[in-house]
Amino acid sequence: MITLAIAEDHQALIDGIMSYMEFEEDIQIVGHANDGEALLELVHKKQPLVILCDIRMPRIDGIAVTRQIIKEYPDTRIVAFTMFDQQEAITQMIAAGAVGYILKNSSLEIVLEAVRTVAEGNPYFDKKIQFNEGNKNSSKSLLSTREKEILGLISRGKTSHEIADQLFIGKSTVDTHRKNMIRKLGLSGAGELLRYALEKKYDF
Amino acid sequence: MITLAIAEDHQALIDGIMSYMEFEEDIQIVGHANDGEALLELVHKKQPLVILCDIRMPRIDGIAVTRQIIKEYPDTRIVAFTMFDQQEAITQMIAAGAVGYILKNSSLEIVLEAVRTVAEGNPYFDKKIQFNEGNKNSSKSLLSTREKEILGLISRGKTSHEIADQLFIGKSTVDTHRKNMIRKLGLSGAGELLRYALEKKYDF
DNA sequence: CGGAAAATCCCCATTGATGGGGATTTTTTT
DNA sequence: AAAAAAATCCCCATCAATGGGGATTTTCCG
Repeated sequence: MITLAIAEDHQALIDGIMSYMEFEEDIQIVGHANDGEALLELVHKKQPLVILCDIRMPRIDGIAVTRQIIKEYPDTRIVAFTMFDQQEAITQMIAAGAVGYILKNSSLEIVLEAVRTVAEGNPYFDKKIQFNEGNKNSSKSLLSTREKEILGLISRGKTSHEIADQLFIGKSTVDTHRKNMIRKLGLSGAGELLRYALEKKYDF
Repeated sequence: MITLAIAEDHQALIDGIMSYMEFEEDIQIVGHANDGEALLELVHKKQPLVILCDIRMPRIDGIAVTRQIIKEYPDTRIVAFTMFDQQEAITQMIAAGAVGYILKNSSLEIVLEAVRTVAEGNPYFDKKIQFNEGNKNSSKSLLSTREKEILGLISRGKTSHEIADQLFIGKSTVDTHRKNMIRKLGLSGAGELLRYALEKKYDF
């Protein structure tokens, strides 16, 4: 029997996973938490074997909470679970002791597969992120310096016009950078780009 | 001499505060941190009297880190420092042990005043937030249930059109709610509203 | 030096969101 | 029951951003 805990700040997603796993005989969901602090408490009480853990959470984030959990219960299998393919975040989660990594847009079938794989003692990494560590250009960031600078300003809620003024460049240039980033990152729309900017604030 | 630490994930803001306080004879900045974990380390090393602490930070957020610091060093004066007037967050920071609260759009003069006030042992609360706890409608949220629901969907990156479809209402209704929220919260633009939604994910 | 990558700028049609109005219906509170 | 608040919808002009082109100039690396 695999004991599983889910830590994720979107309750809707927790509900979905729970109802999906309800009929899996080998998996028992021992609890869920909406933030890192609650997860710590839960782990103290139930000591689950596997934890599905969002990286970005209130109170204590996935990386910090993974470090703490692994320190206390080294045999816990923590699977990082996040929206974006964040190379930095992956590295840090692995360093903290995670043994699996999946993206939130994966099917629940993948999630289930990941849970079973790590429960057996094997690592599990989402196929979609292999290209980022498997091939040659592993260490270089997708975004250029200028793009990161602009993304930083976007994450502070600034519009293209304001960014242009601040950097003494044209609005059209900012728009071009925006478009290039959206294309490079495979996102769609200003909302996702802003989310990405805020969520990815792991690397600087 | 007031020993001060700054915890804030925007380095630019730290730099600004540091250069502003450089010439204040009674204040010594003993360090700064970009996330909650780094702040904990810093506090262990330097034991500052006053801490300016952002609520939303990577690793460990302001509320959780305040709890931990106050547990270890009960005499530390922690001033919460955030972008928005979040009633829930204020309450939780106070509960965690903070003795001051200021908004990031305050002048650095206010910041200085707050640091000196809490250093003397008095609480300091930004005047701009007084109305929220001083008058009659103290406990009720600014936003209605429907507005919060829509804000939740906005924070998941959805557009007005998508939200309208999902809630079986007209796009114009969603737009109206959006506008009302922006007006009520004193924000400007979709970017700030999305930031607010993500940052404010403290109350649910 | 020479080519690749980065950064700069422009046009255009379309979609999304803002801000200013206004209006009706339902629900809640007094 | 009357007043207040919440939720619904509409019009319109304007601004912001997307996605599709294209183009030039710097800057960096081999």
